Amino acid sequence: MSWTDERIDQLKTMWEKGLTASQIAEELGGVSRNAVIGKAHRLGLKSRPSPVKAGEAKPKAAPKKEAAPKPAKKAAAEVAADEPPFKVDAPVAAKPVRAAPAPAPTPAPEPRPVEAAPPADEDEDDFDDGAELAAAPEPKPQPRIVSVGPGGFLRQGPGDQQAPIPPAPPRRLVPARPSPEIADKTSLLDLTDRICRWPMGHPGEPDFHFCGEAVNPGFPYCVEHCGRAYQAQLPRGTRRPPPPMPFGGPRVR
DNA sequence: CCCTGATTCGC
DNA sequence: GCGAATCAGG
Repeated sequence: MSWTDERIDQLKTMWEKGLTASQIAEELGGVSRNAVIGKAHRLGLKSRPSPVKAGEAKPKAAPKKEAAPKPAKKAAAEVAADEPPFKVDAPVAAKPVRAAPAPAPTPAPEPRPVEAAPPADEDEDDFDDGAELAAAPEPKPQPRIVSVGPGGFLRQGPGDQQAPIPPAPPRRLVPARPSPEIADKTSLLDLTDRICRWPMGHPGEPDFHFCGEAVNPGFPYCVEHCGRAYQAQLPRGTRRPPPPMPFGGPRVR
């Protein structure tokens, strides 16, 4: 497998999303975990909070491995190693979950005399614990809908003051569909009992989708794919009649 | 042992 | 540029 632009993009996305290298490798297929890590580093994606290093107490990860177990390789002309190329980010704080950011206790904004003020603030989610404000003439029993980014919303109950985990990533966002090329194709969510669920492509690939044809009644696939899914049980000694396999039901008996 | 990411270095 | 081998560590 080669690193096509497409696969590189998937790698970037998953890596930044926090998936482990193993997961990414499995998803992409055809590459090993090491390949993923190596590529990620070559792309400059390095340094995610690895579950393995908690407090990060050692800047050096793999010092020098020069040992006997090496057969007879390596003429190691040691490099001068001028300096650590990067120490850009000091603060970690990248725990995906947890971490109540503890935004300043927003003093409940004055209830607008008239219409409900549209919370036009994008970059700050103010949630008020409805406990206070006895004098407030307007209670807020309804769960709030809190935006967590374009297209993402969370329902928040009054007592539920758990801040949405991702505070609206300001980053560049991609369309919900992995790619436009499957926008009109059958996705997992489109599957019903009446449409063929034969997979086209491979899971994880941007154009992965399902056949989507009408099923051969009684089967999960269309007529054509029933022919692929079911092989006739031929009597012993019978030569396999090559491909013609009209429709599914091997009604051999 | 399992797993993780980081690094090295032959190809 | 790629990734297996290896390392360090939870």
